[in-house]
Amino acid sequence: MEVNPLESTKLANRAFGEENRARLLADYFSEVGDVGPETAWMHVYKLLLSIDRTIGLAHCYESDKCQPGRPWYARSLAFHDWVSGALGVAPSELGTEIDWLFKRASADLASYALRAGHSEKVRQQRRPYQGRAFPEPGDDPELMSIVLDGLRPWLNSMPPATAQRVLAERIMAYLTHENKRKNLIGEGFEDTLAAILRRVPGISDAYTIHTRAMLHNLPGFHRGPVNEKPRQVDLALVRKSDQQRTLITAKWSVRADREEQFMSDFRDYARVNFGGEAFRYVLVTNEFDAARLVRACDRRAENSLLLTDVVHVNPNGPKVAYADVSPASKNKCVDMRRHIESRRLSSLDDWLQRLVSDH
DNA sequence: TGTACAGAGTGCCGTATATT
DNA sequence: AATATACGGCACTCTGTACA
Repeated sequence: MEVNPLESTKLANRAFGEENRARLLADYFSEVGDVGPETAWMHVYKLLLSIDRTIGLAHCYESDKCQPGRPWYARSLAFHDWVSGALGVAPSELGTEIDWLFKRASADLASYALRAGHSEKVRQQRRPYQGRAFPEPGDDPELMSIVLDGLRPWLNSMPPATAQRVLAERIMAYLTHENKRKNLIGEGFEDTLAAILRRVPGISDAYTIHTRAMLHNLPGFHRGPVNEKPRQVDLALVRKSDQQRTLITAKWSVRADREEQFMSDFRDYARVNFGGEAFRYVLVTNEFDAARLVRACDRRAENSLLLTDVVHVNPNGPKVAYADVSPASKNKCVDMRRHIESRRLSSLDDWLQRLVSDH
């Protein structure tokens, strides 16, 4: 396929886009090689787990509920402790081990922005005002006075204006980039799972792996009414031996207002499923809230369970978080434990192993 | 080339529920 | 009944993509 140079630079500018994510994941996994089912969760966390800056701990719940003194602070501490241990690093070093994908994409974004800031176009735009000491992009006197006033006793000279500008830009990038994380984690989670599925020995031999495939391009689904928008599936596996289909919805977290999607998506899928074969419908998630996990496990469509499998990146996380049970959440916690013991709520490890052995 | 749109996660914050 | 905790709706920020 021909790629014209203009087009390819444009694509390269989408730091969080599909192409760059794929490039970054290929880069990460080139050092890893094959992925054993039991290590899959570590790669998910190294790539995607992040530190909640407001508390300095691994992020496992909405930040307002994680503040010191609130119930999820204790759970965040417990999770942080467990996950550092499991990844073999000191709690103080966890931050450097995780969040790989975002750190890399974010660095790419910054360098694209830097390049754009020094482009010929920018020079042209500023040309009419040359020589009039117009503010440079990134100048932020208020921010700099906070920094410099705070450090005044230890400074023996004033940093030059360019150094101040660079510092201000870095601080602003640090603050604003955080908001972009969610844009990466959505499809990034799907891509990460797909990358792992492709590298677990036995799986790609036995299944065709589709990311964000159009539903009607998967075997056994037809296109649906013309006036209806064609449906996409986060992730799908088609077993080569008998064309058994597994539709996967990947959600890093599951908020209540998104839970409804499970049912509506399922109905949309079922409506265009032809032939007698049932498809499998699987949730893969990193949700930590026991109630949300239990609801996903128990949810029914007509007379049977809606989700064939509910898979958690590593259920030990929520288990550890809920180790000291506050009275208010005791029941939910018991239910969650029951689902984990019975494997209704299974680990990524278990699920991958079952895929290998079920081929 | 610019604009609208859909879709992601989740922060904010009022309300409901559970426990004492 | 009072208090602590959980739930849940809305809105926000930001992205990539489709379309005019």
